[in-house]
Amino acid sequence: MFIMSYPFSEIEPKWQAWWEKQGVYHAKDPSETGQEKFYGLVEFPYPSGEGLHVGHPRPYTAIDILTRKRRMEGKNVLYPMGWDAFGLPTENYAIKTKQPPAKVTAKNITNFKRQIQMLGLGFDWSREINTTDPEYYKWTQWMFIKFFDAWFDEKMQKARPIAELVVPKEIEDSGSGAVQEYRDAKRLAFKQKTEINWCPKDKIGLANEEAVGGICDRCGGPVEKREKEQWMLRITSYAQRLIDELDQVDYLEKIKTSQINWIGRSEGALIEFQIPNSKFQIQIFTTRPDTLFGATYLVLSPEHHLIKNYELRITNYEEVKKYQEKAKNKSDLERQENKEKTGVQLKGVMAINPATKKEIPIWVADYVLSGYGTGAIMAVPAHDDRDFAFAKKHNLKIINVVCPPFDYWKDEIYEKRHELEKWLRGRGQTPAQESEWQKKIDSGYEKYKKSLESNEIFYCYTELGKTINSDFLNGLETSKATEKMIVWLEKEKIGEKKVTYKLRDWVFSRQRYWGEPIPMVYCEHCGWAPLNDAELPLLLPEVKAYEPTDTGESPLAGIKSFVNVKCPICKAPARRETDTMPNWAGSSWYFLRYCDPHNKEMFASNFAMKYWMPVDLYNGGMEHTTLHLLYSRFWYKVLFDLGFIPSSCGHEPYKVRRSHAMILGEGGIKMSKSKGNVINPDEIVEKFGADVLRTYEMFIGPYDMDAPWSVKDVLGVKRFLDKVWTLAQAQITNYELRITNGKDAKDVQDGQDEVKTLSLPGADVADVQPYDLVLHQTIKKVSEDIDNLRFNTAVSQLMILTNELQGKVMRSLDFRSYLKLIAPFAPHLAEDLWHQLGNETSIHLETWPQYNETKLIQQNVTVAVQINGKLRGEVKVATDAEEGVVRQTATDESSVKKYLEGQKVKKVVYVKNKIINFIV
RNA sequence: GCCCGAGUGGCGAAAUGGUAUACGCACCUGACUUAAGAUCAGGCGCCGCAAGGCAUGUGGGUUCGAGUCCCACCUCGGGCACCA
Repeated sequence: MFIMSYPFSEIEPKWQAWWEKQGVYHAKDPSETGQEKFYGLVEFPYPSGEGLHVGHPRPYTAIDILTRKRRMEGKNVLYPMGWDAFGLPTENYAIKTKQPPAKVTAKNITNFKRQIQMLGLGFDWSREINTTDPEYYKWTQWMFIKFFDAWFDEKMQKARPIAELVVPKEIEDSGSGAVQEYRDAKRLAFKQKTEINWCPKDKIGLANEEAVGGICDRCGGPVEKREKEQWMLRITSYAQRLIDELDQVDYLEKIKTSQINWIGRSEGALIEFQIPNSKFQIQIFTTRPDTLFGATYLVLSPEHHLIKNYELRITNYEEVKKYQEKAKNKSDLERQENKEKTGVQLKGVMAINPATKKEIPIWVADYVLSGYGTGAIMAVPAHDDRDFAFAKKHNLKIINVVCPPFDYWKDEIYEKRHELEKWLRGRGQTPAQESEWQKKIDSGYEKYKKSLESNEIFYCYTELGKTINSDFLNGLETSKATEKMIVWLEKEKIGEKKVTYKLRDWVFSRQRYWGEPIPMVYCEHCGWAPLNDAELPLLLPEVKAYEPTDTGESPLAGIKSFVNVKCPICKAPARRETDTMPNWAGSSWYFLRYCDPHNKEMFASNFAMKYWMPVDLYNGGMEHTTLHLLYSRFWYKVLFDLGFIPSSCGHEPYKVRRSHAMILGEGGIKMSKSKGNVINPDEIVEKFGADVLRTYEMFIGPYDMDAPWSVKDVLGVKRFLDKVWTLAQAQITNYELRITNGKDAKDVQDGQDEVKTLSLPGADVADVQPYDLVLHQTIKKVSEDIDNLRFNTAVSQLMILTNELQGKVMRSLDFRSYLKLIAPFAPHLAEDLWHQLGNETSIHLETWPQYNETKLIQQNVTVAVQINGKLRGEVKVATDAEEGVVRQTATDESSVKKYLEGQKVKKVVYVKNKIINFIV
């Protein structure tokens, strides 16, 4: 058969325009429909000057396919798109080309929109949003104020309005200044002088999440530390809920894991070390309180506040101070590259180990981080690699001991002896004989008991033959020992249970122009005051120069008319905040705005949110797992707690989260401008059409795995769609023949089985072969595969069906089903063929085909015949044939016979319709 | 170091514990064509003339039967990393 090339360049623009005119993809207003909803969401792009990358269409098409199917299944689908348009690249480009960022953004959006629209995606453009639109960022600012006006109630584990914060009497008595201070210290948005990650190249403060590894997320350059007053959002208050409430959602397991790891909860204890002749004590945090007996020194971070208190007692204070200076100037990057354990002892001050009651030295070292725990640790060199390295280097005492004051270890060690043996063997050490284990443990235990009496430190594991350090002990289940130790600590009033998190508060101000202005004013009398609602949006003023300043101030600081305002509370002259928000702000709630994008009264109505939220499926990149995804969950929870989101929407914004993978360059290397291997979607669409690009990107490989681009494979997909088109033309011709032959058109459309199958022009009726099995298999497989985001195998199944249909004539109902199956993948092609059939409404609003279970049953099946598990032949038997029948047929099969001759069959394993295995 | 992934033809990749290599690409042979391309028919894991044997990173194990489950290990990719 001659395969024709289908006219994609004609039909694609045609149907795109028609869809838009018909509003085919517009979500229906909840008040106008009783349909169930489906809210599918892809991360809205940052409209860069580079234009669309071939990576973009992969998730867009994938979720497009899924939402198209949902629509055809009768759901009211919301699949929106918008622009996350504040951001640094645009600002930098604007600086370079001396154009206003707003203008650059508008231009970029136009280009992005054109590119996205040419892909034939079923986005509801009537709900398009743009984070830089004042009508949008008005609400971002409004929400910030709500954060400012809220605090986190630890007991209720939720945010509440600041007005409901009960101020303790003694504070109230100390005057309004104290009350204000008390409140400010509790707000969810608060100003704090912090050491921030400062990128000297971009001249901007970065959130921890943006400065991972001491490298600027934007420019890849090194990050410095700077002191700066910054707006912060108290995301740490939500640490526990951000972990716990993951139970309520279906995210890819790796997404959950990395969020949990990022939040970094660890359970342990706070332990107090007394300092002789001092009113202070040093508090440390440890996850291994059971190793307290082995703590032979303390280490403080260089920033630790207590150091100053001992200025007079520390005999080498100058040296300590110098060390502190040096540590401060070290960037995170330097710290990481050089993990040498430097440090200085605080001479003249000692601490008491509360378990052993022995005096131990105190050191300062930068391997202890000020931001985690209490910024001080007890060092147990026998148990911790870092402490061990430090002790070795500085000649500190290493006590090889694990010795909680409980009988616990005896049984524990015996239980773990096999693991211990393996561990020892792995290190080339000979473990004890089985018979010796009990003896050794017993004698160790005796020694341990004696040591308690004599108050000597007990070398517990040494008894087991060899030295064992942290490697093994960390592998032991220590939670029980830890638990018991904490009970003991609390009883002895030495310490208490404590949970800490790695998660830091969110640094929320940027010293940049192209972001949402922070709607706050500083007044001498009132402190930080938010704007009144009526003053929102606070517009970003036009500026002459967008360049950031070296002083670390935003360009806005130079505009007097912007800065000098009246206090919103007391009307006294005041100064406006000149920092702007990070571009994570607008994306933290955009999914809410899509529900009701034109609302002037509220960011979205309760009615709309009740219907649409939560998002049923949210797809986005893995790189946003600990940034956008975490931020927006937090943001949503705050709005929820404060009652701005209906409680029926639930605690989590996204029911399901899935991730796509990257498209790599030809040969498997990452696409990049410098390597010159970037594929431009414009070119592909021009050459092959959007349907080919879409289908190819779905066929390229498993959706969640990186896949290399291949020009040759694109051609293969093009051939496939040409084949579909050619096949369809023949079917349509045949369909018309049927009608002109006097068949009732309605009969034909209903696809009644009695409608006689006609031959293709020129073909013999006898050529017509049944295709029901493959068709229904395909309906089943494609349906399931789309639901499970297994698009590659769905496409391959469509290819199998198309191959099967070559030269065959379909009943018209079946042909319609065939087109519907293809419609989500190649929407233009399917729509055109659909209309060629005489339909006047869109195929994308038709109902999704159902498979018929009975059509999946075959009359005969092939059963594999094995002798001793080796394949020796196959036989055709009736479906569900009895074992005896199959056995006889198999035994008679010539290829099998020779293996069974003269053999006694000991056993037969028969799996219906699959396999029969003779054991001889 | 820790946490994820992934190792199957020449390549992208398929396989509820049941005939490994579906589908696509590349390649080979033939047809049509002056020719090329497109298209069509057929072939295509490796060794072997064949019978047959060997193949899913390596080594063990469970099972009538393992790419799939268990144990140990190797390689590659990604993420995190002095978090006490």
